[in-house]
Amino acid sequence: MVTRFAPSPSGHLHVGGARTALFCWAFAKGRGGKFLLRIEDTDQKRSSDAASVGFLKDLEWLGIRWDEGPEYKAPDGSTVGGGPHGPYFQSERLDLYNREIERLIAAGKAYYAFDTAEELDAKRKAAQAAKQPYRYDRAALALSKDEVEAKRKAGVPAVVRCKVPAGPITIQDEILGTVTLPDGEVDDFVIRKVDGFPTYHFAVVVDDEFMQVTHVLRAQEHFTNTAKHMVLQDHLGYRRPTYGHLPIITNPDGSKMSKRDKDKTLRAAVQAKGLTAPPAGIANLDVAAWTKWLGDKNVQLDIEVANALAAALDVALPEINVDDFKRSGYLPGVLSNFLALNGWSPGENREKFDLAFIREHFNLDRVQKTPAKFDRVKLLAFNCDAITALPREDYVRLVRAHGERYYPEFLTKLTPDQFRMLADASHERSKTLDDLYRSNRWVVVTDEALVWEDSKNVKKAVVDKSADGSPSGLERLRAVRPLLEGVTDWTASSIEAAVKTYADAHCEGNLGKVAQPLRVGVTGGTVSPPIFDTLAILGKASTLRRLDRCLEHFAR
RNA sequence: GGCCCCAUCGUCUAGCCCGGUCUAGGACACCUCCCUUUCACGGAGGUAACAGGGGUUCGAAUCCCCUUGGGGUCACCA
Repeated sequence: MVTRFAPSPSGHLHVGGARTALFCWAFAKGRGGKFLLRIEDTDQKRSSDAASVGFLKDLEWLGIRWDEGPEYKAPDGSTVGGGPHGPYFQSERLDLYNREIERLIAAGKAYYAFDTAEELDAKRKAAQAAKQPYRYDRAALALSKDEVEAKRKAGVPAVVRCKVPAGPITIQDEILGTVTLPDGEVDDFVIRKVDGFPTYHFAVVVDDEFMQVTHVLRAQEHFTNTAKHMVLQDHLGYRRPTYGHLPIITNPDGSKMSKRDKDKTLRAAVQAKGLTAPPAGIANLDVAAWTKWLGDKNVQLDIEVANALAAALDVALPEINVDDFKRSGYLPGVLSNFLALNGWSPGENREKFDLAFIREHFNLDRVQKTPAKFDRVKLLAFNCDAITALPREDYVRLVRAHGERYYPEFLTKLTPDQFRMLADASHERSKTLDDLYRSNRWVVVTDEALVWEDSKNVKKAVVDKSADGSPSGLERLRAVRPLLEGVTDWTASSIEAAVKTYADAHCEGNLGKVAQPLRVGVTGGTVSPPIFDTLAILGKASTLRRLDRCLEHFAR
């Protein structure tokens, strides 16, 4: 048994693609088979060398390794891929495709067609205007053999089309069942483009044959393509793999999940802020690029540019690529778990499981036929559970690695001990590996640069007087400051003892009355780890300096 | 629009194939209360679905038909 995942290398690995890969992998590996990876780069416009490397990394990160396919050196030093049926890039297999295409032409099962793209476009539009379904009219078949020869000799650009026999086509699908497409639904489709590259349909069929693929699991959007592939298999004398078409994963609003969603979010943010020029300091985004992007919805920003712009606009981009989820601090095991749950379930109310479980239990019988809406909120809840359940040492290791990659400023600013305290204090309140860094900006801000939020909650904590006439937060701060200054052993417990003394004497033991003003005083906001941890991490000097600045700031 | 597929809480789903055990189960979200030095976590409750209409049957979420709704696809993209 051999399954394959065959993406086109247009950017990073999409979560939908990741789920397909996951299912293909699980299906084969759970049955002692092989999982093969192949890069479908037959579209010269869309492909780039760099793009394909991205998702090798993404797959590996998820824990999905391929038995055959492009070679990849994993971070652990091992090599993934290789194999006897390469090359695994379709652009390197042109000779094979051409050989097979010649066979078809010689057998009269495929033919040259000289229609130009413009001519076909016009016919398509005419058909649409007449409310008729468009089918290729086989104009090229009216040409005599000599005419074709002559045109070929003269170098007239030509495509090759597959001659589709009349009659209905019945598809056997392991998920959808047996489906019959009526006669005439499949027209003579192109199998080789003018640029000499095969189309997807042709390359897929040839490669699945030569790579000995036995089971094709792919997204449902490919379902009707199967008919074309079957025609080709019959023409070429190939065996037929077993097919299973997976339900699509969509956005919560039912729209297709697309890389363009990021651009959409960004355009909306630009509009909302009424920006007329690109924010300064974004590499590769000058006025020209900006104008072009804003003016044409089909133009997409590079990932790096998009991320930079999102940061400048202070908006969160929707995660759609595997790498986005990594960056947002999701655990790979959680992503694969959740992905599997979109379109499949093991039954018995079981919904938390690992990769090994998926490999063990995945089957086509329990695959859903309906599209699944991707619920990021539930994913977040799963990630929270997983992070909380992590042994402390594992969490610290992972959160540090995440920081080294995305928030180096934290690692430079904090001593190992301080970082450890911060991590300990953050573990149980983290839903992602990113949370520590996003919610503790006070750590990296200098004492002199700290600013206080202008919010209701901040005012309530430090400025407002309570109705019973008890002291304001600011007054309490002024009162505890000397006590803090007197703490010689600056640890969370010593600080707590000092503050508790004050609270017992002046707040009826209610620590909150003084904890919250302190929090605001040293972090600028109302949210932070437990206050004594916060102060301990910050250190005595910073704490006192920040309190002084706070007192001064709010005194006005 | 043609063709194809699908239809259980807001969402992911269990149950459907092999009708009764379903006053339809779980999870996320939501609401209420509790815990609490902030946030988050945690604890206890709660609201919430078989798209509609016809059949078949003693009996239908489960089988059949129609309607409605949703999705996919109709490229020299994959």
